Amino acid sequence: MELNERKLQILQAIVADFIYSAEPVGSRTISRKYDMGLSPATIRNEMSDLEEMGYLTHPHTSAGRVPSDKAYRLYVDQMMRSSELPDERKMMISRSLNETAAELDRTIEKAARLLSEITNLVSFAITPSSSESRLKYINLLPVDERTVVLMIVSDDGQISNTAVKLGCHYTEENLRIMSRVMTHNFMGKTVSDVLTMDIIETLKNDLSALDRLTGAVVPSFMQTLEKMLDVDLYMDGYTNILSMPEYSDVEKARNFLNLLQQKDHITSVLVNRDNGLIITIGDENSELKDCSLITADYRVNGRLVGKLGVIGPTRMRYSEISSVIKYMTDNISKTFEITGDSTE
Amino acid sequence: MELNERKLQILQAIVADFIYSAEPVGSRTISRKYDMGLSPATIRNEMSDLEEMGYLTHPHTSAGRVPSDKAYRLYVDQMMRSSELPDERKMMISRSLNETAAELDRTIEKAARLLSEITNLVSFAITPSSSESRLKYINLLPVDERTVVLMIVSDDGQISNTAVKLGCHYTEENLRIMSRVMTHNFMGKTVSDVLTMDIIETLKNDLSALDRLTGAVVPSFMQTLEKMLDVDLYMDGYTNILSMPEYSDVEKARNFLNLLQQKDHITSVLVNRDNGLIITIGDENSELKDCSLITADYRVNGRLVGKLGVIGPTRMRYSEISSVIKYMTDNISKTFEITGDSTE
DNA sequence: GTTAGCACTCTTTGCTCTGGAGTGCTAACA
DNA sequence: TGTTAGCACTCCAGAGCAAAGAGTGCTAAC
Repeated sequence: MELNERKLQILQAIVADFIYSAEPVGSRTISRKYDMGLSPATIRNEMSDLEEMGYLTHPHTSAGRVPSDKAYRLYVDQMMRSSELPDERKMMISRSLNETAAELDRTIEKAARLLSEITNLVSFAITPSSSESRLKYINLLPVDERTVVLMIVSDDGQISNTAVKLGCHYTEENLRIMSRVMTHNFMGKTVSDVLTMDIIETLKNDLSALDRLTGAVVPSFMQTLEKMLDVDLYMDGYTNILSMPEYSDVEKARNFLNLLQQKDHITSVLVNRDNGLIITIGDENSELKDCSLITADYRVNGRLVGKLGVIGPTRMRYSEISSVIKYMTDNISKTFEITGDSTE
Repeated sequence: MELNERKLQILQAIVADFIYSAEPVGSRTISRKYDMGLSPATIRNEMSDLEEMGYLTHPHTSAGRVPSDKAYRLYVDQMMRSSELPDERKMMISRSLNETAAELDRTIEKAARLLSEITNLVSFAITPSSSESRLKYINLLPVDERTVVLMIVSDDGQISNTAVKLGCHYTEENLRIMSRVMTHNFMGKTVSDVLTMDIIETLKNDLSALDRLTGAVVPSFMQTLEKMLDVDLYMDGYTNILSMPEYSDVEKARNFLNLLQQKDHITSVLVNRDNGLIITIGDENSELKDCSLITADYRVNGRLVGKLGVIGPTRMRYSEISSVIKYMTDNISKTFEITGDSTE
């Protein structure tokens, strides 16, 4: 059977209607609301065909039709026209995001919040992993008798620090030497490179006199580097799902929320998605079968890539939401593209 | 009317039963389950008295009785016997908390998670404000041409850093001078003290040659100090509320969740609570009238005070939950009481 | 190829009825 | 005088049922 122009039109109308109403769409509704000069009976025939082709389903005999995942896929790929955001919304977004533009983490957090407020969906954002960041300084600073602070500054302006509790005493001179040696050895190398090196071995020659200090600091050093490999996950808008007809059943809502709580899982899903504006629908998500995800990436220093997106029922305003996400990620990329450029 | 021994016994039975069942308790239930040699009729009479005295309420004529806030208060103050945690639970808690004992933030986060898992309630924890911490070092470190890192180390081992984007260039020598001058001027002073000083004025003499750098750094310095005054709030176990009969209505659940999302509000409620193990019930909470809160404080460096607690319906296992919270806060206090003591 | 008409299906809503749980009162009992 | 058995009464929850409404699928006519 062929998917002719008229079938497409009808399918589009059904999808559009269902996205807003969340109710199965009947032939009469389409005939009335979307004036295409066809009687309900004709539309019924077409709907029947569309169902046979797998684009529509039927909750029960006397209910209207509901779009299938396949229908949404078609809608997203061929029928959806990208919607331009109204200027006031653009301005609102830019303003909100630029308020905190100095720090990536806070901007990302803000973006997630804003996104869930605008879309009424659950939003999430991940920060880029710093695996490709290059180390710039390593600094050990005294705190008290037995505690020092290990500070790592990387070339993209990220700073990580950890308190290190030593089992021994130290002198400030020793800290200075060790800072210098470590900086000298690791400067310019990426985080992942350093982690594959035999760090103790590398430092051995220069620091033979400082065995105990080295032994105490290196594990913390490695831990901190490992932490830099991790990505942070922000999520927002959990409560929105309680307003969706799809989750009016508390049991379902709880299951979904519990799934979303598994941050490690969500993170890995996000990290493994392709870059660009990506829309995955229903079954296309290995888990989360009843959901759609829209994500887009943003760039930091033209290199590191984080992601921003939403998750919600397959019944989703794909076009509008894509535009919002795209606008936000572009905005963030612009702000953080080149370090030090966006002086206030 | 007098609240005699028998009335107390009956009330205790009703409270205990309702805490577990969440169903209004009838006279027959009490007579059967809590063998006190009284017929349902007698118990009915006593219940009627208790209702008149304000300890019980009556959803409708033919329903059982439900304890009032006043009853819970009495229960907590006089009838509840403090429950000792089983050893395995104690061990589990200690082990979990000590895994990450190096850093306060992560321990607190872990504690909140653990608490919500154990109690099936919404848990929260706030970190202490650093207002009384004394500054130890102030350090400016170069990142790139126009960016430096401002790092503040305080005597309790906390480290705060901020990236500062300068409008001008700098030399490393200038950074060193400025670090030294700032450290010299502010070392040993508390965060709140420094914030009340006229910082520019204080630095003017020593840094007259570095006007532009000072102008760029001081605002960031103040911002960072202000951030140190803030307390962090962790919450966990949101989804638990969807399992409570009190919130089986999605509408109610949503309202409650929305309330909990207002982190500023929750934070201020927590900060303003007294120290020690505090239980507030229903009406005693200005907002959150249908809820009870249990909180306890923990100490860091014998001085700074953070809090850990739960929020849930007034129907709550007060005794057991208090014990868990108490045990956790004691554990945290012990770990962080004296800096540098808990060497691994 | 399109459409009007109609029988049929299924859900939703409102209504009534019934059983069960529980109270409150009264009168009898110890 | 306190306790208890008995009973009428209340209210809710659930079952069953009818009617209304929305929608389909089929057929026959246009």
